[in-house]
Amino acid sequence: MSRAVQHPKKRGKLLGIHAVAAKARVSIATVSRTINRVPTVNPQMAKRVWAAIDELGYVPNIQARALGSGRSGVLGLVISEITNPFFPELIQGFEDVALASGYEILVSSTNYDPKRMELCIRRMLERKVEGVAVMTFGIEQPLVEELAERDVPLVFVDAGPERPGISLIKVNYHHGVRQGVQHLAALGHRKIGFISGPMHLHSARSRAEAFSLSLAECGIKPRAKWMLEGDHTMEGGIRAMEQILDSADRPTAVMCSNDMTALGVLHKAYRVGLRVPDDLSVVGFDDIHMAEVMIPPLTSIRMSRLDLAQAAITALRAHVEGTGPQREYQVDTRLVVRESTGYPPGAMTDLVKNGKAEPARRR
Amino acid sequence: MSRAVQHPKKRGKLLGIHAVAAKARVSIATVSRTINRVPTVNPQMAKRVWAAIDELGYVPNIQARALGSGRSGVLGLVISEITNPFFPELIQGFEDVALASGYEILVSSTNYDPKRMELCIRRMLERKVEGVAVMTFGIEQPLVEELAERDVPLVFVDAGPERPGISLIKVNYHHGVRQGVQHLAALGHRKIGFISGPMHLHSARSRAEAFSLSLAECGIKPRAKWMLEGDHTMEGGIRAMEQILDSADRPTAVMCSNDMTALGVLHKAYRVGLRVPDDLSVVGFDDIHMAEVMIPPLTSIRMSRLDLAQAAITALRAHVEGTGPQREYQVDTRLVVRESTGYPPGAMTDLVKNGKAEPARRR
DNA sequence: CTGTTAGCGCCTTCAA
DNA sequence: TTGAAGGCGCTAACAG
Repeated sequence: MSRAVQHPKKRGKLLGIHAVAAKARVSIATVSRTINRVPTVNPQMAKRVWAAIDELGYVPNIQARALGSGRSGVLGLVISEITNPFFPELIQGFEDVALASGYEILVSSTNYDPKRMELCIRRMLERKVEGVAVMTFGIEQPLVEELAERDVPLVFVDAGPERPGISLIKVNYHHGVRQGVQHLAALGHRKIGFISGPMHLHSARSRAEAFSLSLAECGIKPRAKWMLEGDHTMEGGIRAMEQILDSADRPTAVMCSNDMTALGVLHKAYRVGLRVPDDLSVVGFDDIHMAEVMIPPLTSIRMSRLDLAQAAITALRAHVEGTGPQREYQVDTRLVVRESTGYPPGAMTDLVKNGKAEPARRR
Repeated sequence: MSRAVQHPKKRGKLLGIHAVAAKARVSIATVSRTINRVPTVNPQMAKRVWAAIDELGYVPNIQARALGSGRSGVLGLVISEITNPFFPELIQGFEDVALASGYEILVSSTNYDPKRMELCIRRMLERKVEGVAVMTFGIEQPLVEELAERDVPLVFVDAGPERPGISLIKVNYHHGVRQGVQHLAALGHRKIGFISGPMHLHSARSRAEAFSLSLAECGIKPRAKWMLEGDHTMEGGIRAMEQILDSADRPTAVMCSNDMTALGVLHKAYRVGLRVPDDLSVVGFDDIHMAEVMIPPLTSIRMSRLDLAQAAITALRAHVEGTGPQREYQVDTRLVVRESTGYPPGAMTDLVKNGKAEPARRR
């Protein structure tokens, strides 16, 4: 018996499934079935139901649905920083793919802050997400504990704990990075530096390792002093570039762990009057949309956001829907050559450089 | 009598408010009160409850809470395009302010696509948001109809329908734009162009009008041929710049309706060998974070994302919480001078400018 | 194939 | 101040 509890939001006519049922002269169960496209509903009734729905402008209450069904239909996406353009592009892809798979997404960023990370986790838990993609390029231990313990399927990039319910997206950094290094080597560069991401991130280390490996493949000896640690921000790129400028023996080309870092490098180079690519070649990583309009347009190693998103959601769905989840999924990278890379300085003239690697004369 | 309905997610021990209540030896009502910080709970019991909560790692189910209380605690944010860096910065601010006010946010982007817009609306409705901030800088009629009809408080930027429940954030474009124009005029520019946003957006028109007005204030006659229509994207900036380059009598300075447009202009200028600011001064709008590292660093008119977010949430809260909602809220803009603006060509020398673009290579 | 009904997990009134 | 109990809007057994 109703006690006429007046809920704050309830004003006048209440627009629930009951109203629809009444208008269509069917039971609420039939309305529910119609909405959820259960095939066994009489087309006649279905039509009446849809008509009623649309006359009343009925919109199902998703929270109630989630409660009743025990399924939220939401996939979480944890990123590190929304203001880094790479992530909005990722979000876009993730959302598109999720939508196409009938899921909604819940995005939360950690901002590299443990407190925010706590919040992220809590949100995912409170909203009962069915799985979460951790795209911070780190392992995020607390996240693993809290979520994995509760059997929330997880997918990480590059590396993650070996546990049931956890999948990995293995990015083939080596492919793109090798192309990049070979590209530089072919232009005549022998003195190539690398500005990494924060080395406590496994993914950042992977990129750095791919670089060292590629260098070795080209017969170039890596120099520790040219391996700088950045932090995947423009400011980090600027700082790293300052270090490069301070050293006596400078590299003729720099590869960066992401495009924001490259942007910082480009900026600093501009500041001190170094021309890119004439005085210094720069290679980015990610190939964000903006790389194309940087000055000069940035040669970058492309990691497809859509591929990442696709892999992540495929992995999550496999767990959620129980369709043969795999431990690993592959994503490739590839070089996109633009104009921030060119011959090393001196390659075009007879200028004798120092005793170090003599740039192969080309053209 | 339980019919032992086995929900898909329920595995073994179920972790609900009941478990906490049992462990703390109180009723679920007391647990609920404790969680919601109702002051009348016995501190003793409260302590027991909190202890139980954290021993069990209990996390309330937010959807159930929303259902029961009739309040979702969610504010919607509709943006046009997440890949435009302005918006992530806005989202950041919006989220911070919302969180501080005890709300969560639900972001959805229209991508300038009516279909996506439909989706946006539906999402907001399904999730029962308590208010939505429409930051697309457009009026978005369907949104108004669907949401306002259902008494969802709305806040628009610059302009919106006159209705109860709808507030406006009035951005004082004129202030910043005037500063920009005065700045250019002070440098000696008399031939100043403007690349607007899509003119069907009221906000874009407002900016263009602020420009024309400011020009007049400085005693400069506006020239229709230098008023180009862009679309707030880099590509649009590039296209507009192409038009400028094609014309015989070119402006010596260009003001843009947003920073992405300016980025396109910078890019195109670079492409054709035009030096900024030596050959052309460029002023942006928004002052996104990246403006600082553009090449050259972009002089821009700052519109604070935090101010916008603050105003939007203040407005929404006033409606939701019924604390004297106002029709309008103010946000100011101001010029930030960097290095993309300088004296017009010829100002420092007696050089006679030729008709074509003289690709004087920088440095 | 349709209707009835018992929850989903929480909030909140009401009585104690 | 606490506990008992009835919804919130929807889903999903179960019976018809």
